[in-house]
Amino acid sequence: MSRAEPETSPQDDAARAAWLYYVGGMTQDQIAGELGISRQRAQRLVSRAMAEGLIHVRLNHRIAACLDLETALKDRFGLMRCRVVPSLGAGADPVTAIGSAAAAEMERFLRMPDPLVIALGTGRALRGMVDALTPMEAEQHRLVSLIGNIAPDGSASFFDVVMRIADKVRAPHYPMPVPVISPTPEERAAFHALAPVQRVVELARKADVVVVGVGQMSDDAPLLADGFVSRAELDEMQAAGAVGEVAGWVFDSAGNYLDLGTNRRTGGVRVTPGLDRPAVGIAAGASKVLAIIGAMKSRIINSLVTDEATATAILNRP
Amino acid sequence: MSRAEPETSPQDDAARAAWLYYVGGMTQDQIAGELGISRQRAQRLVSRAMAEGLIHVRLNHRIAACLDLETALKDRFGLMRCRVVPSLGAGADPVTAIGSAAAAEMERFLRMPDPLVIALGTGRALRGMVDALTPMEAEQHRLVSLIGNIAPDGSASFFDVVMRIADKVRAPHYPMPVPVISPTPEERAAFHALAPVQRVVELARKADVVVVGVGQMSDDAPLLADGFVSRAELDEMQAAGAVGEVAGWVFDSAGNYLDLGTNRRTGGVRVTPGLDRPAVGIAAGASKVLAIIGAMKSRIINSLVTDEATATAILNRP
DNA sequence: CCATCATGTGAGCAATTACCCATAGTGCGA
DNA sequence: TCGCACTATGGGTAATTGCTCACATGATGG
Repeated sequence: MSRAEPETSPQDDAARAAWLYYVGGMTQDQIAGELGISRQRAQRLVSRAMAEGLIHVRLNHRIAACLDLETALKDRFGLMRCRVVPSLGAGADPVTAIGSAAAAEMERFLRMPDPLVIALGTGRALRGMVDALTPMEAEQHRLVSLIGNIAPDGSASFFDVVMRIADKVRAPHYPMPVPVISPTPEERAAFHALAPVQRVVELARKADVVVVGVGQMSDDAPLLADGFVSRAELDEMQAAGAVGEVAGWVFDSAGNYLDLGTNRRTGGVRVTPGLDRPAVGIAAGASKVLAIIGAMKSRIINSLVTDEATATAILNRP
Repeated sequence: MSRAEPETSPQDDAARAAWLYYVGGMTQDQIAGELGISRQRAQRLVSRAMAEGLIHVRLNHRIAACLDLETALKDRFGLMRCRVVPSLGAGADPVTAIGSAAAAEMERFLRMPDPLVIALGTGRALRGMVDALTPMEAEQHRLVSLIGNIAPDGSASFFDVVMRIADKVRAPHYPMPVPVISPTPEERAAFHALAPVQRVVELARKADVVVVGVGQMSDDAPLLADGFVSRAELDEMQAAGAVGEVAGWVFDSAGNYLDLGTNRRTGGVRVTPGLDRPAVGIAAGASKVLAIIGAMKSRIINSLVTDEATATAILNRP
């Protein structure tokens, strides 16, 4: 290149191209001309900006059908808040659909000027939320994990939801330094006897806001897929009526926590049913319907973000 | 149609199609299949959603070059805040580029929980801001116009910026019930002697936040184009050193208000230089450079939203 | 009752975009 | 220094999209 422009990072270029494309409404050809690059390069920059999440798209319209479902769900389960987004059709992953709505809900809390303690679960739904979250300054809040960050295989896949959010919003965060599920109740107790653990547990207990996914306990249970429960344990809990879990704590169709199986060894903090503070469930998908109903019945969660198909299925249950 | 679905409004359909397209990443063909409509109709729905502003696109990346310009402007003029967005290239209207950034700045204030009085000017830049504004509930704030809403030809084009914002955010608003520019100083005084006018004026004076456009006084002056000053008056003020105006009040290159021409007959409230509260100027374009510099010098505005080209031009002035 | 206008619809086509592939650079280790 | 692997680039091409036109449908008004 003959141009001796000040060096720009490739992400800068991507952002600039995306700006011209989305805000300026220019064609990729025009962008190429403007930036003095080839048409193909312009295309790559735009698509890269999209892939890296530099571009956020938000829909400013409440579709009537979804509003109706929200009202119906609020009435039926006495929810504090409810958000229903359109489904993305049969083939698509229902979790991606609710990501941006969940992010908007989360941002509501993050924008509050008074310091909050926000307790977070894990799961793919929360991951989707993080991806859609707009980076912002929210140093006044504290983010605490409800779930242990010591996985059986040493992976950190669970713990990093809190870390990723904290990273995006520059808030202090408190991982829960215990195994997700201990091999024995005694080991769990030993961890919880430690002062640092107790401090995090106490923080989680007094959280002003709780945001969690809801896992199903059918054969496609996330707990099973992620290796936190064995097939035998799942069978045992299913037989005892387990339909779902929140933050790893298993409950039955009425939303009552069970006193068996992994529930005796789960690290972290269970969400107290009937909190007077917001307890937001982020969940969608046909297999989660019973789990979501259970969690709402006993008010483990008192707010819900879901999609249209799931909302309809929930309301169609007697 | 054989389907007997519950009736949906056309905007609902547009929103749904746009959701599938932008959030779901589906092709318009797939959307057509999903919704049981023709491909063309799907295309129309998506483009309609875009045209009606149902879709908001925002860029989550601060381009380094723009950040540098912001820092430089802040340092040079002692600004409280400064936002520089990439320009959209030579041909494009610089005002559209800054709309979304201005909206983001405005939303910062609107999201504050404590009630604010927000005083607003007019102009194309503010119109662009309104278009990019996300509808929200901000009933706690009061919006007051700095500028009279009685145009010489009876048009309401000036007054409706405040109304449009108020409409979007459901905030009470206070138009300034005086002529934009009265024929004589006496008529102006007569209006300002009225109690209802005094109440609005007082509200505007004590505003916690001021958001205004900045007009140039060169031959393409908005005041001239909109018929608020005559060619002769413009010449007179240019001769006296006028370079710009804020809310209709004309100032010279040092940002000092002039005591002649229309300034003796302008209705509404002039922005006091050197406010300790935010006074945000929204302006971009080569012809506005001197006006913006003047306004910043005397601190008629202490915050700025502009584009890259304008920022560069401002800094290149000695 | 019919003309007229507005609104919406589908078809076809040109413009635009996404993707694939061959090739040229670039850094790294031998 | 020479491969070697890897990434980035531009050309080509198929898919996708935006636009215009002709027509249907229905409301409005003489």
